[in-house]
Amino acid sequence: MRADRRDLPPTTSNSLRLTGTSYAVLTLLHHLGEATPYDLKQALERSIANFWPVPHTTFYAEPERLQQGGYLTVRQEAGGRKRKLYALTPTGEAALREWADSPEVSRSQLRDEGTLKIFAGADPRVIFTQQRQWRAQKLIELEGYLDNLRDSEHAAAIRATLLTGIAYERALIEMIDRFLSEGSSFLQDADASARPLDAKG
Amino acid sequence: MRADRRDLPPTTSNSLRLTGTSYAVLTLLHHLGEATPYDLKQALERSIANFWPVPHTTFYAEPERLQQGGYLTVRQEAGGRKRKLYALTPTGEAALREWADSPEVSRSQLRDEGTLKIFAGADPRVIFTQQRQWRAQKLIELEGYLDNLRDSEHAAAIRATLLTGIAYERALIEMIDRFLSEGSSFLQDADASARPLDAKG
DNA sequence: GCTTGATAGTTCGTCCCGTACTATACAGAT
DNA sequence: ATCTGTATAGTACGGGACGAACTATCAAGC
Repeated sequence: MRADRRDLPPTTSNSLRLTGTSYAVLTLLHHLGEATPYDLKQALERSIANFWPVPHTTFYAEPERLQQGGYLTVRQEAGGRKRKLYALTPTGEAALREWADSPEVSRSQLRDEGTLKIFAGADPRVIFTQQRQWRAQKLIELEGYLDNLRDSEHAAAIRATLLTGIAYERALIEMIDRFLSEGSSFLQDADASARPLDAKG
Repeated sequence: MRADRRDLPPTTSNSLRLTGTSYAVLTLLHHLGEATPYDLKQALERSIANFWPVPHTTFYAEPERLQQGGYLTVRQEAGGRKRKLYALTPTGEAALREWADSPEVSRSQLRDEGTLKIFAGADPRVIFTQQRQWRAQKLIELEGYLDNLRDSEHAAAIRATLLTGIAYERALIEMIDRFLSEGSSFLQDADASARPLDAKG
């Protein structure tokens, strides 16, 4: 009989698991200095939300967790909304650096209800038309953030993130336009789309 | 004083919420007829996994839920692994059709730790190089599924899904290659990337 | 009949998300 | 001064989703 996980010693109190979302919070705090959950939410929307969506409620729960793990400090306003102001501790700073400096990343993943509907038999043109609109809209939004980006110590990283998002949206809009002009041949004839690209790496 | 949600009548017993993952399961069963959780997992990997990832454990839990809601039937093998075989009920079939036929879809969303690291200051070249490899690999995988796709009632939808995945990966590989050959100008100079595209719709 | 690797299924804890809700601030109307 | 609407800010909570770790079955080759 093999050892059961319940035979293992209990995990020590402050070893909480750091997820991608944890690092998103740590990075935002690194950029902003001391900040409230609401500040974090705002900053995320203007930078990494396109590649790492975080619902606003998480910005209230997650810093709490991180603070309990010793990665953040808190202090609370006396009056008014009694907002909580979080900031990185040296531990938090170190954890962030260690993660950011290691080259391993988990695989990119996509969640796209439109393609799920195509899989279920929906008309691809309807889905793609909708998506083109959203992507064009998002593209404008990201370009706006880029134009309003102010110089700071971290502007280069934010800029790189925004440029990546812009390139991503453009690439997909191009792809959609190609499909929409090809019409239904996309669906009927697999060989109609030439394959000049394929894998090099 | 406003009405509290606890004043509302309790939700009826079989109104369970159908999520995207629920519809993925329903669609797979529609394609496969009667199937085990393992069958579902396999079929997903060869079709929609690229746009709607589902961990294998979900294929054991989710059909159970759906069956309790009256969307599926179950029967269990007598001996051996006692596998459970699920199939759509008319209710399930109807729910699937209703969903697939309505044009509304939630927004596509991406979860990409690589870009999160770029946001945290990592070198984009390292990240993009890694991603190019994965995408090239995925492209080959998807092309393999397409080549081995057998004719069936539902082949057109599966084909459309695979072609969408292939076009998606190609578009992003092109984008990455463009970046990698441009070198660091991407990072230094926002105007270096011309903008012939932008929003039409 | 044993070993090995592929196939198949389960348990569990926690993360994470969305919905709905509450509360505060402030500007303009009355 | 108070009311009303809107933007800003924060909270509660239930349950879906996820992934690590594990167990079990089967088929093939020796």
